[in-house]
Amino acid sequence: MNNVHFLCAEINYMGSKERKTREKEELKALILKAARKLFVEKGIGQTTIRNIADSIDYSIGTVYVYFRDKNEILHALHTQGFVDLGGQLKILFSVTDPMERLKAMGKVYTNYALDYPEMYDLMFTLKAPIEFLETIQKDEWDEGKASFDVLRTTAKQCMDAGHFKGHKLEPLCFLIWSCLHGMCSLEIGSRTQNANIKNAETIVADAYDEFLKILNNL
Amino acid sequence: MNNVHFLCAEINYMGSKERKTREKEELKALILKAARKLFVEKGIGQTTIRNIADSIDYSIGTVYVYFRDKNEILHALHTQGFVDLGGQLKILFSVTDPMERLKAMGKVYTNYALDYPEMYDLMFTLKAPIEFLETIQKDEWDEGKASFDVLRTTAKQCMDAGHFKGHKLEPLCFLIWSCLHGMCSLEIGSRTQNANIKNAETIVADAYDEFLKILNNL
DNA sequence: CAAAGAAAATGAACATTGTTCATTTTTGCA
DNA sequence: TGCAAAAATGAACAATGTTCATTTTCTTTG
Repeated sequence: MNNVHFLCAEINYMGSKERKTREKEELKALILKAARKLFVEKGIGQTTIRNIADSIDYSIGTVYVYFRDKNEILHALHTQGFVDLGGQLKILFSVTDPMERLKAMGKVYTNYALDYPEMYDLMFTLKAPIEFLETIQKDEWDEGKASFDVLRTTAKQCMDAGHFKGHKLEPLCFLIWSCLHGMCSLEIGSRTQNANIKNAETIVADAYDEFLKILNNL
Repeated sequence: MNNVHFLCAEINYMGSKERKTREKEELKALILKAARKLFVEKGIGQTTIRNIADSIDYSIGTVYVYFRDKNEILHALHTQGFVDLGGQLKILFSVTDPMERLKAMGKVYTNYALDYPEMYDLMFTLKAPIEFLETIQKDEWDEGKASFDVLRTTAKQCMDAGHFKGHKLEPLCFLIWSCLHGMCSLEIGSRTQNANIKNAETIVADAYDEFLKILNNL
């Protein structure tokens, strides 16, 4: 192999290499899209790798070429969920009054949870995506961070505006998050339906009203 | 068969029948005890029917003689969990001041959750025990009811004592439950560890303090 | 354009787990 | 002791995640 051939080869190789990379990412995205669709439609527990492969006319093996295991798929969608929800929350920075923004954030959060319960479970309940983080030696969770930052920043502005007197920022943020998460989680997990709660159909909305009343006095 | 024989047979039969019934219930309880031990030790998802059978030196088949499927085992332990936690909560009626009792109940609740995370998941997060309820056409959840009643009764007494002005009992109870559940659920699901929360190690305790401050002003 | 080498895709096969059920073992009673 | 009912058994099946040797497709080169 002389220099000229070597260079040509290099150039061609690089060009197709980039196209290949793009094609690989497209297929990876296709798998994720199919997985997400099935998860939302029939539930994560009811969706198999075979289902996913079938739905895009690829073989089981191909899925494993692009993802090391099911947990990696779950983790990728976990990330997607945070990008989605985080994006919706960030838009609310257009609301200048931090208290109003905080209330709007709560509404967006609970709406997302109740509209996409499987995605919500994946993001905040299931162990799988967290276990995946552990297998790749990563103990951070960038997208979760970003969403919590949005809450923290807003709560901080509320404090600067004179609210939340006598409270500590970080624990109060976690408490607010816990309130919202708790309502959504119990609702999604069907714990409101059978616990003899009156007006179970509207309990989340009703409790959110109580939440707002309390917030208004903090 | 004459009358005398018939009577003797009846008497003997009834005696051994009762003993049999008792023995069956003992084995059922033994299976549950073994299952619970394994669940607590290595997690529900990591425990198989074979594990359970092995640990009490019975065969797989025997487990299925006593329980129709894994969900029935999960449901039985779900019930046990509520009996346990409900019992701990009921003891607190010895605290006469309802506000103090309410705070103590929250402490007992979160302690239970963090001490027995697998049991807590079973009681408040996992779908399996709820799915079992559906398969047997039962949409009630007696033990959950009882525990919520304890909360409702206490909150009602708080109201009668002049607290929670302007709030509605039922939604407020659910909100309080959601706060506690949210904190426990996020902690158990490792959502506090990787979300860039400051002092993640103490965040539940710290947030519980904020919760108490808010409660004191309601 | 054809051949060779690289990359991608495949699906048969395996391990695990929940579950079933025909068979075996044990038990209670005459 | 022998028989019938009850209890226990574990082999076998189905579903699912996963692996990997093989096949197919693509890219490069002469």
